[in-house]
Amino acid sequence: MATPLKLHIDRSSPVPLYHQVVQGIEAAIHGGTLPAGTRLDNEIDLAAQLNLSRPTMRKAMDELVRSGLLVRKRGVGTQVVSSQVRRHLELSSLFDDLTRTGSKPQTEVLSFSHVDADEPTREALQLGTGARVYHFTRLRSVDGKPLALMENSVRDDITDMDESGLAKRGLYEILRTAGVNFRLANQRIGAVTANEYQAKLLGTEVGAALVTMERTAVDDTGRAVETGRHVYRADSYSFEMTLVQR
Amino acid sequence: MATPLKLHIDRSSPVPLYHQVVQGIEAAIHGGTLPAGTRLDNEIDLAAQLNLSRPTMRKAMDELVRSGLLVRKRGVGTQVVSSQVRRHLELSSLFDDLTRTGSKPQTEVLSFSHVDADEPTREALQLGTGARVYHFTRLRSVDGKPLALMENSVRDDITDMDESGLAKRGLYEILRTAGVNFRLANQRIGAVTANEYQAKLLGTEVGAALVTMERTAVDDTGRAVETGRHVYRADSYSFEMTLVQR
DNA sequence: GTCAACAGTATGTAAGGACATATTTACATC
DNA sequence: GATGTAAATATGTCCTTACATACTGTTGAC
Repeated sequence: MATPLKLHIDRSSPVPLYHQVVQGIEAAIHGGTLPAGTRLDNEIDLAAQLNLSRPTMRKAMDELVRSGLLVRKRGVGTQVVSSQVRRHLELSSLFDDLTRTGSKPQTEVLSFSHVDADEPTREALQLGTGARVYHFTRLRSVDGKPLALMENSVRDDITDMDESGLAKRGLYEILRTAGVNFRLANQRIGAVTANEYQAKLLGTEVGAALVTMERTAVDDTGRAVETGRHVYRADSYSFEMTLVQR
Repeated sequence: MATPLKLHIDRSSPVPLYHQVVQGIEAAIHGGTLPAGTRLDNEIDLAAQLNLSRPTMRKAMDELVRSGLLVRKRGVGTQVVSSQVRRHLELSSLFDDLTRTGSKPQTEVLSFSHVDADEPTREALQLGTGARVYHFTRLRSVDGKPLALMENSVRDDITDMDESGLAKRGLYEILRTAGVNFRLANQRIGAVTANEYQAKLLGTEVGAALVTMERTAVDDTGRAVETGRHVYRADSYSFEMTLVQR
């Protein structure tokens, strides 16, 4: 059992009850009353504590789950994921796009190692000192044309990985097969100009525009599974998305 | 009244009923059975047609609204927005970010005109030949440092616009004040290298990396209100987002 | 001692009813 | 004829109830 979640619900307010709950829990998470990892009481108890029906409570939690603040697991319970998420958003999948559009992506593994995680990686994956990760770089091509240069680190307590598997299957496919259920990812998209190394591998010129993407993905248990930095040829790749206002 | 929406609901399927409805309507929209702009029957009738309860029907429509395929308006009805949206996603607001972080953005209006829309603009905003739009370019700076170069077109049947208003208030603020309720936007993020014009205005060098963003925004009535192309200095701007898996 | 069945727990799905509120349309009043 | 009000319509919110299903831990049989 966790804290009884002291929220004030004002039934005379024009603000819908479920939204009051959302705001209250959001505030509690951002304010530190509910630190990351906290287990909430079950829906029925929570509803009773606030004198709400379960559907109303559930609708509130639905929103919080969608916005990435909470994670639910059937038969288990609900947990606070992160207090970092600033805003509700979602986005399309990533390179799975390629296979969906019918193209046949090819992957060349440029390097592969099982090493002690360096400091930035440990921070991104929330690992302690001395933790080991798989670290590798890949070059992805479509129709023989190089498209993306990808550097990734994956925690090593999920599944064994090897070079040949990475060449045949996408990283996410491998991890999903290993039982990982991805729930959310933090991404940052920017731009750089190609250095000599990147230009050579991507078949373009030094100084050409590249799209960069850094990402850390979290699974349904709340642990950070994978972090990486990708660069794409700007002339053949861009991120397309549809944003929905709530 | 619209078409009675012939969907097959299999109550013995392990797929939840509401999700069967989502899939069915999604398919109908993508398949052209429900073209953009179609008015659906009201929730109660639809539920009755499929022998479902209203909450179940509503849950299905909730998802479709969230994914951007449908638009609901209280007291009015539900409408198909677009068949283009391929995937559920959302994202943070845009340059409002700046004011939220406490910075004081400044805007310089570089050009402003009320002109016949050119072909790409007409297509983006779904306007007929001869339609007129406001077209303008702005330079946004933070703490005196130029950050973004923005080119936009806005349909002219919403509100009168002028140069001085744009310098003082954000575009979205102006449009919202004019009664526009934004519902969704299509965005594409990429990269280019700065040309001479861009370099000069953004205070950087020719060949520097820039982040590009093209966007078309749609309001709750389903009409495309605004379209634009922005470029940002890559060394001081990137798009950060949290993706949530459903 | 190992493994399988079972009970407990928490979320997932679904139904049905009731009332609130925003929008539009039609009507009645001034 | 203009204006304000009321009815009709459709979505928004909320409650009660019921059963399904996934996961965990414990108990019991072999």
